[in-house]
Amino acid sequence: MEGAERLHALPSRLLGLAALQADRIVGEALAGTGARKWHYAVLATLVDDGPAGQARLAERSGIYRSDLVGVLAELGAAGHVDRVPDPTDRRRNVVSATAAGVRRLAELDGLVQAAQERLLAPLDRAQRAQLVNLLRALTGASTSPGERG
Amino acid sequence: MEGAERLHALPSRLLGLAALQADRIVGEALAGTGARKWHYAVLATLVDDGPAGQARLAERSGIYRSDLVGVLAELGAAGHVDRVPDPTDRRRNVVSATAAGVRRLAELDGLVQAAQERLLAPLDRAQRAQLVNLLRALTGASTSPGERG
DNA sequence: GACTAACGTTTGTCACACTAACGCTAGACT
DNA sequence: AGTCTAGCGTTAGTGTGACAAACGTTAGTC
Repeated sequence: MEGAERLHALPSRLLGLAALQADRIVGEALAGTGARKWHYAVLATLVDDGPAGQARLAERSGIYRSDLVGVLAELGAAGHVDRVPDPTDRRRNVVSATAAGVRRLAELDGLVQAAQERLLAPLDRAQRAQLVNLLRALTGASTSPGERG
Repeated sequence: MEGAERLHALPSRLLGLAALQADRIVGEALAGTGARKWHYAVLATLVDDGPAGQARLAERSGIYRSDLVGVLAELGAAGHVDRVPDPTDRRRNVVSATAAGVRRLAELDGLVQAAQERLLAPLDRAQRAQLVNLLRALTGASTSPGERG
């Protein structure tokens, strides 16, 4: 076989390929909506975990605070989130999903779930569960909530 | 649990996290050498598969032809590869690893292998084999040599 | 009042992914 | 021999994400 046998033996390389493929598939699924993966991730975090200050939201969703600013600007402009100063601590803005944001999330979630199906099409059900378990063990994602993505 | 349960359930997200972690670990392992992952990948491809034109090398290693130009410039400047025009087809340069390049690859390979150990530390031997098999099935990496990474 | 730290924002750099276009070269076809 | 299509390598970009440092404002502690 060519194409550098040793590269195909590297778990880091295989993970990179798989993640790139995943990004492509999810990116294509979202492309028609104007949303990108961090829009989805931030909105999902707000809807699942409730309103939070930006630092907390960044921590929970895994985005850098500096990158969150732009994502919130776009979600806010679209009416999907609200930001209001915390009356008890004026350093902080409290971010929450709007009703329109919750509906938007439902839409994006459908697309993202369909993308997971396409991504995982080569695997059967048992293999899919195995993959998820191994990735969780590898990243500690089930034991360290708020891990960055 | 917080940190968006639904994000932790997404295979694409888990793959992204795992790949990011892999990139970090490999990047750190290579950082002291001045090499980056594409330097390693291109050099490994040349040493494993032999000399090739740039288009072929790009295909085998998975890098875009336009990005290969810069990587070869750096590898060439360091004396790790040679590029000569193909006497039989003047459209093409033939790229090969130099003796210094082969030594360099051995050095980088040691670091990259050690990085795989650190990456996979949370998994036992059987789980590591399982992960590799699942990733190969997912990406078709064992059946489509030259897949991009 | 001084000090340390949190919050959000700004400003950046870097690496990677990816595409289009161009000039030169090669091969096929008429 | 001329025309056409395509390959090769390069240039010139854009976009996204990852990541860090610094700053002004605010808060709590001493």
